[in-house]
Amino acid sequence: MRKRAADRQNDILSVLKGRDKPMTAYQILEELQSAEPDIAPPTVYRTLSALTDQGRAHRLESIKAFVPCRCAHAESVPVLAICEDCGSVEEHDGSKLLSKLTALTNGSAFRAERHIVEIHGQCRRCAA
Amino acid sequence: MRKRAADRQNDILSVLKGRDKPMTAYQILEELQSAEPDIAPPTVYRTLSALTDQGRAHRLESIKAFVPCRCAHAESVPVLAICEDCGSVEEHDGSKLLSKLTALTNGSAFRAERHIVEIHGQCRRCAA
DNA sequence: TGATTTTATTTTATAAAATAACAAATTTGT
DNA sequence: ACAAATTTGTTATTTTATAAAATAAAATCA
Repeated sequence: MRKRAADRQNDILSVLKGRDKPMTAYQILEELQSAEPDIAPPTVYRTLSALTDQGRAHRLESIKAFVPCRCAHAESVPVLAICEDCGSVEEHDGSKLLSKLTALTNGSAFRAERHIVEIHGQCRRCAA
Repeated sequence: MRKRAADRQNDILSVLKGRDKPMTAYQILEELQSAEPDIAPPTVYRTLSALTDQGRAHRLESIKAFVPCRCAHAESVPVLAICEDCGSVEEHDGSKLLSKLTALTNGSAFRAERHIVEIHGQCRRCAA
């Protein structure tokens, strides 16, 4: 039996939203497999690519994990703050960084297409 | 025969500096092995961790590769612009982003320790 | 100096993350 | 309905990274 891409995307987004911590691709896979045992890694990765392309999910490059987007999808620069103690992630809108980022690369005529901003540190709870 | 950590670090930094493109850990490994055939992955990863901790090299989280630091090591926010066409990387000093970054996380009292800023796009040559 | 402890490094093996390549099904346009 | 194009699923493999055990160097002290 096959599923349409859009349905898979919604499935995976629900899985992500069902947790307050980021999930790795394989954690998502495991959770999907409890309902559909023979889903394989490529399905998960393909679907996650679609979701991140759409801006409905973000990939945390520095920890190889995924979170659902909790801001406006159209936003240009997602800023993801990752707590190294408890693993929680906050999302902020980094639009205001854009002019300074552009200023940095303008000198070399670099044409920016996508900005990745991640912050490692401690959340309020863990810093206390 | 064993080598001291500091020597290894210098070796690997030379390897990195000998290329104008980022290298993966396994590319570095391969190059080291031509001189010392039985070096293994953990040696490379341990040494790279030390180098990145010291700020003498940077890890490009979004492409799982490494570059030597080409700016001042002490600088607080390295900004790495990665050309998706030719793979080259430019490094900029992102200190000027710091106040805006701090402003973003201040609201939630997040205590930032390390900032990761990567830009994907096209370098001048490839954009032309 | 030489025995002993500590620490760092290497080795072996394996785990985790990601993708290539192919097969099968579905959609789309005629 | 049929052929072409596209999407989805499957199998196998590659790439990236680390755990754990073994070994060697350095440090400590009699």
